[in-house]
Amino acid sequence: MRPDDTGRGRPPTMADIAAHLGVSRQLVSLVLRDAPGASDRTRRRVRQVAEQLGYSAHVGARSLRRTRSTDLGVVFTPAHSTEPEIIEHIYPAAAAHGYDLILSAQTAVRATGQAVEELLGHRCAGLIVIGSHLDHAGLRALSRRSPVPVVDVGYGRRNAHYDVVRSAGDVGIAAMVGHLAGLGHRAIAYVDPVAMPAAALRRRGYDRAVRRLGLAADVHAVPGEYVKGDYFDEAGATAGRTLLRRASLPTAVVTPNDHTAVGVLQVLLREGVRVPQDVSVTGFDDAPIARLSSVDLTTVRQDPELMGVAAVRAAVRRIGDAGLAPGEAVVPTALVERGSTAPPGSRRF
Amino acid sequence: MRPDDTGRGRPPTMADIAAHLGVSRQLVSLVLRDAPGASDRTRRRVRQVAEQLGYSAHVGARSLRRTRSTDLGVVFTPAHSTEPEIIEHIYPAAAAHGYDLILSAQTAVRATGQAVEELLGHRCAGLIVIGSHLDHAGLRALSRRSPVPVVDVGYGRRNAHYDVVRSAGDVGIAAMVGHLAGLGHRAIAYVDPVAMPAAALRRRGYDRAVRRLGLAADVHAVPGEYVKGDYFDEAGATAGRTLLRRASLPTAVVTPNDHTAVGVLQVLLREGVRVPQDVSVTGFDDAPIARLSSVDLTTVRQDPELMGVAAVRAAVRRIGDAGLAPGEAVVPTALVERGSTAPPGSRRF
DNA sequence: TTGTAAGCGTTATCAA
DNA sequence: TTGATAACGCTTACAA
Repeated sequence: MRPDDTGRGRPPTMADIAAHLGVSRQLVSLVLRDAPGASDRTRRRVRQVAEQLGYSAHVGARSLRRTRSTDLGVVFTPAHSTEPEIIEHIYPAAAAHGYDLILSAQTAVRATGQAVEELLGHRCAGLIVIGSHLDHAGLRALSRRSPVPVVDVGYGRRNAHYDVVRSAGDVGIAAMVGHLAGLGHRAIAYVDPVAMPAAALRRRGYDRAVRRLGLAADVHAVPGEYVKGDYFDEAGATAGRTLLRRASLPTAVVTPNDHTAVGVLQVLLREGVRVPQDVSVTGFDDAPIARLSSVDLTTVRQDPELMGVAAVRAAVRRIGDAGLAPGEAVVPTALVERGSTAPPGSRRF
Repeated sequence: MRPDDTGRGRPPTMADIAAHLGVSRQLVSLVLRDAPGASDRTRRRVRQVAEQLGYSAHVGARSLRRTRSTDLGVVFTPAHSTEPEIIEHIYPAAAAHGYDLILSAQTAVRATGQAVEELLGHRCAGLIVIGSHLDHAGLRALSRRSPVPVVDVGYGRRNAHYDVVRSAGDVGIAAMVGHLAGLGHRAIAYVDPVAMPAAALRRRGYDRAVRRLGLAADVHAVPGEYVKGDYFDEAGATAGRTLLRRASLPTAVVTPNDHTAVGVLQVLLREGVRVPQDVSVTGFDDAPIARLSSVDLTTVRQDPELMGVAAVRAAVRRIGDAGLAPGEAVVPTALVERGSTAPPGSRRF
């Protein structure tokens, strides 16, 4: 026996459990994967010894031998605020279909392709790519290269190569404009950080709502570079300053992004404009910052749970039948009313 | 041939590559893991065919056969703002030591233990647990159960069971108080969300600095529940309202958390107090929110890169020699001066 | 420089 | 209900 016997020695295997009980390895395997063909007494004894020895299945060996993989690969960007929330909710969704998750991060120095490559090494049954840095051509190439179905969670459109899951950004923004109109607002400005991937869709929602309600469109398009989200609140701040230079303020400002809304909010607050008493401000995403009681932003919630569920469902569907054409899942959004909106000219004490 | 031959059929193996070239599997293996013992010509040909066939190594098979694992398991909480940043930087740190990463998330419905269990199934060589929900007893139990070294990244103290990586919160806060004193501040209040895991350490830094500088301590201890970070900005808002009720405001407010600082900030701004002209406010973490140009918070940066590097270093060290005692790495912090601090009574432009 | 043989821990197939 | 045998794709040790 070694002196440094601090739990070193190789981990217990099914063979060890079998030896302890004087049964065959195969029987142990049956029991541990809940397959039929073992007596209740045997099951109990096997489980007990497994527990006692601290048995942990070797996933490598399992994936080597198994016919069909039970792993879903997930690519995500840790730095983004909404993606980690999808990750949280994707675990139970996958478990409900009998799948485990293998996570792989894409970062500034680690491309989507690299993350995918690693996941394919694990021989997952399907790939869920959240907030990819790739455009459609890139995703198409990735899907071609991948031997398993690919699901893109983000801003893509229905196509023949990979599944798409996105939220109904246009409908969400339109609902927000409707909400403000319902409060009595008529002068509703819109801040458009045009560099944002989802911007076009959301802008369309504003345009549509404004037309339907017979309001005058008042769009502040702010160009910029889409680099790691550092820019959106800057866009809001810029638009806010532009608004402040005008003779009169709108009574409401709609933005397609919580950070943009916070940019507007802070600029207004610093100039003594009260929110929501003087101006209502709205965001999109329901990012953590929107929930800060001090920010308390009325926003549109992209339900991360529904996104996760839809992504898993799409993957599982095509894993089950590779012949199916990729689909498109549009996840409904929900209006979250908080303290940054009120009827125009209202003074909440 | 099947009609649905859309890249289905099993992925290519080393045997396929070998067959294509008329060499042995083992030679292919040599080449693909950069081991000595193959001619340059062979290497080129093997690599070319591998590329052409779209070969991807089966990590399960590899981990099954290999003597020593080259994987590091990482547990993290997606919902936290700082942890994903560590994840970003831990990839290159691990790669520098020749390790791959396997990520596993802990969430509200997925305990630390479950995440760890999954990682052990992958037979990683070491475990890095970031922001664990467990207390010391829990981590000790986890370390005992784990056959591989465990590194806790968070707020733990040096102990005999697992490595600890934490940032120098006390020094960071003391430096911040020193910075404010250097600007001329004498009335420096401190907001203490006592439910925060790292609170005690940071509070100690404030106490020490105040004593050394001969200032009067002005601590606002805000109790609360530590549930998923939803509370810290509330603590700031509460403390801010308390301050506003007093006859006179301090000229600076130090907090041990960016969200707490934002809570203070928003309450002050809404009451017409200018930051930093009337009151300076500081945070801790350099969370994304602190960098928003509209928040522009002077804060203490917990370097996520250094944390990641220290964690990997600790793991690799004990993987190399299991007999070594676990250590403690205290990562230095850096003061990040932004727009929320200025000399007292200053009016910027 | 290349090939041979064995085996990692599991699951699948078949026979008892 | 249980057991024997083979095989998954790879690495290791050793022989040619």
